Amino acid sequence: MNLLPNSTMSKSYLHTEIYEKIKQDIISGKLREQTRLASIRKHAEFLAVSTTPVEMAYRQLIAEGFIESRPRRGFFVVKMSEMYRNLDMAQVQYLDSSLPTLQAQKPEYIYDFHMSKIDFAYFPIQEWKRLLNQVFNPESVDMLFYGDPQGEPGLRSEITNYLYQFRGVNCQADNIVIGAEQHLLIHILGQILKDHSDCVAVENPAYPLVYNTFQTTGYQIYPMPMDAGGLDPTALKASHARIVSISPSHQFPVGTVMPVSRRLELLEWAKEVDGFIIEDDYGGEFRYQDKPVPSLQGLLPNDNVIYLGGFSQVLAPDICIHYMVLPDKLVPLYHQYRRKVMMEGSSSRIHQNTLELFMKNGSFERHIRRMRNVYRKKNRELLTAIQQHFKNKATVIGASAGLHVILQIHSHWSEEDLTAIARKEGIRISPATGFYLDETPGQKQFIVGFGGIKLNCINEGIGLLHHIWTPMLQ
Amino acid sequence: MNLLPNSTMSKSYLHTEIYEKIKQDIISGKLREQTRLASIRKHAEFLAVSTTPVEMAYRQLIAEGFIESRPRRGFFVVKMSEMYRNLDMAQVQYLDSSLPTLQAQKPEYIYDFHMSKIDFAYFPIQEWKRLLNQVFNPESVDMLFYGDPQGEPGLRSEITNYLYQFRGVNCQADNIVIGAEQHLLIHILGQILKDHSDCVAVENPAYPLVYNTFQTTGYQIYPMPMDAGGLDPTALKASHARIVSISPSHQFPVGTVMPVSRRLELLEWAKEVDGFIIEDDYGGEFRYQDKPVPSLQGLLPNDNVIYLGGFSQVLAPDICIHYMVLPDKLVPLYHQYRRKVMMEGSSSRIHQNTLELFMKNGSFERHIRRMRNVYRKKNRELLTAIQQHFKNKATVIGASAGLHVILQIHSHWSEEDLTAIARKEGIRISPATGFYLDETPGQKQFIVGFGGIKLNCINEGIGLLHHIWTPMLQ
DNA sequence: ATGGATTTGTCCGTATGTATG
DNA sequence: TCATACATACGGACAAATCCA
Repeated sequence: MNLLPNSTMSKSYLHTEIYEKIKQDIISGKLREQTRLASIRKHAEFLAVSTTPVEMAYRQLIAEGFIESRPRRGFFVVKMSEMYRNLDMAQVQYLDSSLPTLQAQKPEYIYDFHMSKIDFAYFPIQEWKRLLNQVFNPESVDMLFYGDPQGEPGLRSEITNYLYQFRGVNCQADNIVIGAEQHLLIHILGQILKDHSDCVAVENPAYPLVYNTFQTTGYQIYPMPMDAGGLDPTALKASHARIVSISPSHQFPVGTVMPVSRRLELLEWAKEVDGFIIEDDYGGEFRYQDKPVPSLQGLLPNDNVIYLGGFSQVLAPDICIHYMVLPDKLVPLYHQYRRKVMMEGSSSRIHQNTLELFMKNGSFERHIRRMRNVYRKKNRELLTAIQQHFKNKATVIGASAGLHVILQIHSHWSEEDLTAIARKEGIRISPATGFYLDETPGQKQFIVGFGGIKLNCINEGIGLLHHIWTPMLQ
Repeated sequence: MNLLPNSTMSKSYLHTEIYEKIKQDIISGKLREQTRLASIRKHAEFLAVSTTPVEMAYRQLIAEGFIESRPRRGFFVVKMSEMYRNLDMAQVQYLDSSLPTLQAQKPEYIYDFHMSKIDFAYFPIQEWKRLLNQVFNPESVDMLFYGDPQGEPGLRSEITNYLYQFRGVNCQADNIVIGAEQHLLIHILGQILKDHSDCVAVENPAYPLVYNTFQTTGYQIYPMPMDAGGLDPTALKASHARIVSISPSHQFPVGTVMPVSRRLELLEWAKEVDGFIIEDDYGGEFRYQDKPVPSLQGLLPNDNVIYLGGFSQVLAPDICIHYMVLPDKLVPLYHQYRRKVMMEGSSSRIHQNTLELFMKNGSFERHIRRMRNVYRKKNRELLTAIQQHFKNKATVIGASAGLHVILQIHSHWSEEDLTAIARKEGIRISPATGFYLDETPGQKQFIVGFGGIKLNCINEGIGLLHHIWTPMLQ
């Protein structure tokens, strides 16, 4: 990189270049943790530019959690352990769907701990619009026509890179299928796996999308018991199922992170029975404590994993872009089915191409890092608040990743009643037992999301919740 | 050269003059390399003109490699050594930007009679972008979140009005379900009709989307014979099916328009057997000869018709908005299924809301009327051309509506061969017999679309087609 | 130890290229 | 063509933190 003033740099911005350089130095280890960066003035003088771009670069690095500012003392590279501290975003998109429209029903919660809410305050809307305008102009009207039903090749290629770098997934662009809705993708999956098996083993509890879609497609569903490591392989082997659906990076709703040993065991199983593991990795980007666990898909050279991902949590639901990564042997089956039912693309090419640019120019990566920090703070605030108010009258489960935790209490009151009482005071939380396929746990469990609520409302909300629940706690 | 504002320069453009002046100064050495030019505003003020011509002049100089832009810092004269290299670069860049996006350019076909192509020359892209910007701004970030899974209420309401006014469909906004893909909607339909019947009667030939989707969902498919009025009700009654799928306004691919008497007969049948008619009305907007026939759905007060429509043909495929109109008694079943599989909205709210405004302010109606005229001209041109060239050696079927006709000829050659021969000469048409479910008709049939091809290419293309086919015609 | 000088993060006003309408 | 909005870049002001005689 050349930052001398008389160098030719007609394309990129100064602050972006400075940011990139420092980021690389941190990642590569050239800048060790706790190292103090050159001061803004010094750095600016060295580069012979003004202080502003340097300052902007530093701020971006702070937002993404690479460095921290100690006022009047300097900027310091943060500890690696902190850098990866992020809850992985839970894949929960559970909308309160018992109501006809989410829109119309606005009971206006004051403290909204809804689990699928995310924080749009930091969405780079200007950048997005800029790219959108770049993509969509009078010269590109042809983009209004049908595109590749599998998804725009350029975007699939970007997703490939991203998955490799961030989730350790190994695939080619041809393995990726893009769709506007998770249900649609699972439905396709159900169709192309029909000849392989007629039953699916699932985690219990679990998010109903996958198992209900398979069930309505004609599959039998086998609920599997779970332990601290996630789904129990022994039970799986005994079931004689050949397809299993899991969410190893942050199990819904419990938040279990499946250890690597168990992942390997499952991969071994899949190979033995020639089965398939459906790895639902929605939100695997967000972890708060340690480094993200590599995905099953990329753990071993393997042809038995179907990886599911999407941009709802990590960017915005409205762009309607989800994807699945099919092993090579399933790709022809997909095309066969796609042709048979005359499938068109379901995700708008305008959004797809905008997202491609967004990923290509680094904005996406920056956004993820920034959001990871934002959510980490909220996560910490929530845990502190629960500890402070509930003390030993509550247990928290699954707090190391995702955008929600499980709050577990003892009470004779039903989860529904407790939820209703909270709602009356303007607090939104959700009961968790609805996600169990059969028997429910002894304690009362609630899903407390922290993605959408403002940081400074968290403590207040939890305090109020504890206050109104006090008579009902044991 | 005089650049004073009062000077008379009737011929040349301002920006050209400014450009020439600076270019001369650079070439003559008056402006040394690395010199910073006056900023756009300063220069404009000095010349007492607006900033735009100065900006254009600077851009031209950049394109030709005389100067470079350092963002937010100024424009600088490039080094002479680089100037010649840049000249080449500029050339390349110019070529690049003159290409109308990478995607579309497939110069394979000179005369593209593809059936699903539509004419984007008249798409009101500026108006659309205006509305898009109105809809999508920093204040509306919340629109990036999940919306109503059934579709935005505002848009559903607009569609209701439109359907009533243009297609004679009677419904409420609550009856409309919006989805990103036809296959998805039919799939949902298949799921919620499961308890009603396990077989579907379909037209033969037909577009495979509906029947193959039903078939993979587990339904049996009954192909029904057709006559000049469309699907034969006698055969339908004999089949004991209770669900039938038809496209009465412009049957695919034959183009039959079902007369009102037959429609009434079918409605009668549906009532008797408590069955359902799936009315696929794609392309019903475009009729060229007489008034549009009212849809079955609105013909009689009836609770047995499911209406299918979308905006792919009439506006643009890429907005990914299709819809179905469910009778009241099916609406609860839809919600039940939607909740069970945790369905989210699949069409982008940004597009939905933009479309809503587009319909609300009358642009949509104007666009339809305009396109109807455009396609009518092309339709007439195509018929004239076929008559002129093929004379009595070809028959045309289904020419009164839609965006394609069936060209029917006698030949010993296969449809595939004839299609291939046409392709070699740069003509794209499609064989029609692939759409028959069993036996094929005696004559060779081809689908000739006229939506995408330029008006003045039609006669030429048909002439060429006739010319190359002459030896094979009987 | 101390007070002044220096360094530093932070904030702000202005200028500029770019995009939009 | 003009006017406007916006993010960036420049350079300076200020107070807190640090350093040094």
